[in-house]
This record gives sequence, structure tokens and C-alpha cells, in this order.
Amino acid sequence: MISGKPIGRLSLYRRLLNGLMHEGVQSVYSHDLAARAGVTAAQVRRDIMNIGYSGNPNRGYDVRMLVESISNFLDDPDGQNVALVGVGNLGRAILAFFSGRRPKLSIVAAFDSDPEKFGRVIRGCRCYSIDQAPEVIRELNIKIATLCVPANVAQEIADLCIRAGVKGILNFAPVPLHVSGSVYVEDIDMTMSIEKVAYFARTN
Amino acid sequence: MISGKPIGRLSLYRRLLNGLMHEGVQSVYSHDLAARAGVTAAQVRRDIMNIGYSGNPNRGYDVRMLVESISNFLDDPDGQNVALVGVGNLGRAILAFFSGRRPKLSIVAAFDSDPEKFGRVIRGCRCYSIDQAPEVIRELNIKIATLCVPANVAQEIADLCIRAGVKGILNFAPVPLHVSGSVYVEDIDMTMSIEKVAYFARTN
DNA sequence: TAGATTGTTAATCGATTAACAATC
DNA sequence: TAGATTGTTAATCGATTAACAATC
Repeated sequence: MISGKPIGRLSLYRRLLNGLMHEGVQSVYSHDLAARAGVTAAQVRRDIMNIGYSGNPNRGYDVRMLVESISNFLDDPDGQNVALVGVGNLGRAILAFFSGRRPKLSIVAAFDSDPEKFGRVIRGCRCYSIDQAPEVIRELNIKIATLCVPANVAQEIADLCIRAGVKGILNFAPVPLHVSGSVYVEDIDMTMSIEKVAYFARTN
Repeated sequence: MISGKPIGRLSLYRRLLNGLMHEGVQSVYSHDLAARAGVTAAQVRRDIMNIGYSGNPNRGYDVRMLVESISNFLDDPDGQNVALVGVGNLGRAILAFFSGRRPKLSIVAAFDSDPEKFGRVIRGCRCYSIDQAPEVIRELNIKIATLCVPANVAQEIADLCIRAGVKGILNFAPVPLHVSGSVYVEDIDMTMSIEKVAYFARTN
């Protein structure tokens, strides 16, 4: 079993490697990739070893093949559909941010409780009533939801998504969600983050 | 020395306790707070012990006094000024999100490279040219910067902020920053997060 | 080959968990 | 007091780091 941290690092390596590939770089050493990713060379080697790819002591890692190995590991070959719930300021910013960023991950539906937004297409994504969520989530085989809703309704919305088949939640609502073990939740708590930065800016 | 994780948990406890105080709850047990925060009771007790506050075996922790203890620990009594760099979709969403959320943390200046935005006031925050950043950051005694700029300029902007006196960075740019040990960086990498969720939604 | 790098094992470190004495 | 909770120490766990043999 592999935990969250290595998965996050693999995602980062891939992004950095894509940059290198763009520059025409064909192979890379663990210490070079490590410096770019802000981790140790040993960590890079272990992460790469864990996904079953092997380098060459002479040339290091082949950039293109390593990207391919990471993609095989991280991505669903058929792609995965994502829903976004809560089309407020943050929700729209996230729609804009993710739009076309990852080929294998598409935000295919947005949900909101404001009738003004129903039927509109925002950043290429159709907006539905939250009441239609169970139906749309099932129809589009959505297993991933991004929650950009207020804290007081986050748990309720999460439960609704999970009942409709969602297995992974990216939670921007500043409140911890209680879910069963078969559902993965990743929290992005911006209030907590800024308070951490403020604390260390002051005391470091 | 205390690390980042306990600080983040304290921030979360305070938020939950504020909610309880609002409901008129006067005291709370570690296991109750733990359940709400999604951590263990022992962890809550240790975190609270670490900031020097003590509970009572009969009544648990006094909500109001615990909030006060956490605030004394986390907050600068005089408040801290924050700058936001990059007034795009995400930057504006973050301005809206933080506006008035934490009394001791105010985003007092925004910077951008687009002349269209210079002089405008967005969500109560004045927007300046990035060229004015060194001057404004020094004048307003800003020690905290939130970076919402594209990946390719993030390092350069970070260096500029640090030269002007910034000691803590909340980095939304999807690229690791290289900074000296006296500067604290907290990364919010949304691409990494969604890829983690996608992975676990698929394999869990 | 020589030398730098990779793959893998052993040692270390830190945080979490469990256990228990102290307390109201 | 009795009993549940707090504060604190010891044990455990997992991840990281360091060391080194294998490889090109």
C-alpha cells in the first residue's frame, strides 16, 4: 500500500519532467530532479523504484519513459470525470484553473443552488441545479467531486455526492468531513494555511 | 520547537471552538473536540498542553479560555499585514475569501503586472503595479505574501518579495520555491491535490 | 576499467499511539 | 468516594535518511 505523500511527489515529478521534455532534455539524474522538486535524491530514487521503473547508472532516467511510467501509474487510461459543487468566486477560479490542465481529468459538470446559474456554461462546463446532482453524477460516471461550498453545508453535500457514487473529494470548505473509509478526502484549508504562514513568518 | 502540523491543528481547533462558543457551549472534552476535528483525543490533549493551557478533569476545557490561549499563541497582538500577488481569477477569489475572515490578518495590498488593474480597489484591497511592490511591502511592514502568479514567474516574484522583507509565503503557483531557511513557504498545489484524489478514488 | 549513479538494506528520526498515574 | 477525564511517560509505527553493494 502506498500513502498520499509519494503520490503527490509523483505528480510533481511528472510536471517537472514535462517541463524538461519541453526543453529537449532526454535524461535526468535523481539529484537533478530532486533539486527541482525540493526533495532528496534518495527519495526520488525510492519513489521511482516503487512504480517499477528503472534508471541506468550511466544515463540516469529517460525523461520520456519516466513520464510514461508515472502516467501509467497515476492516470486512468480512460480518463476520469470530475464534478465541481459550488460555483462561487472560488469555484469559478478553479474551473478556470483546471480547464484543460490535465488531459485525463475533466470537470464535466458544475452544481449550484442559485437558479441564476442553471443551464449556463462556465469555462466550458455546464452548470446544473444541486438537485440534479445524484442523477448527473450517476449518468456521467463521476467518481471525483471538488467541493467549493460554504462550511455549513459541506457535510450534507459530501454525503449527497457519496450516495451518488463519488469515491474521492477535494474539499475546499473549511471544515473536516466525516466519510467512510472507502472514500478519500483531500482537504485544502486556506484559512489554516495562511495562519500557519503567519505564525512562522512571525516566529521563524 | 513546534512543527507545522500542530499549528495547523490549533488553527482548526480555534475555528471549531468559535462555532461552539456561538452555540453557547461553555466547556468541551478532548474526545468531543477530537471527533469534530477528525483527530484523536490524545492528540488534542497534547496540542493543548503544548500551548500551556490546562483543562479540568471534571469539566474538560473552558471553550472561551481555550480560544483565548490559542489566539495568544497563533496571533500577533498587533495584527499582521498580507500582500497578494497576481490578481487573476484565483487571486480575486482569495481576496474575496479572506476579506474580513481573520481579524488579525488583513490583505492590505495586491500587486499585478496588468496596468488595467493599477489603482483599482478589489474587495477593499488596493491594487498596485508589481514594480511598486518593494516600496509598498516595506512601507506597510508586510511580512506575508500570497502568490497567485503563473509558475514561470513564481520564483522571481518570491525573490522580489523576500528582498523587500517578506518572511512567509503562501504559494499557489504550481512549482516548488527555493528560499533560504529563514523564510517559511506553505504550498497549496491544487493540481497535485486533484491528482491525489483521482488516484485514490480509482484505487481505494 | 574507473567513477558516478542506481537499487536496496539497515539505522535513524519524529510523530503518533497506547498506557497509566494524577486530578477533580 | 467513584468514575471519567486530564497530563505525562513509554512503546509503537512509519517515513526518511544514511550506508553500501550492484550496475553501466
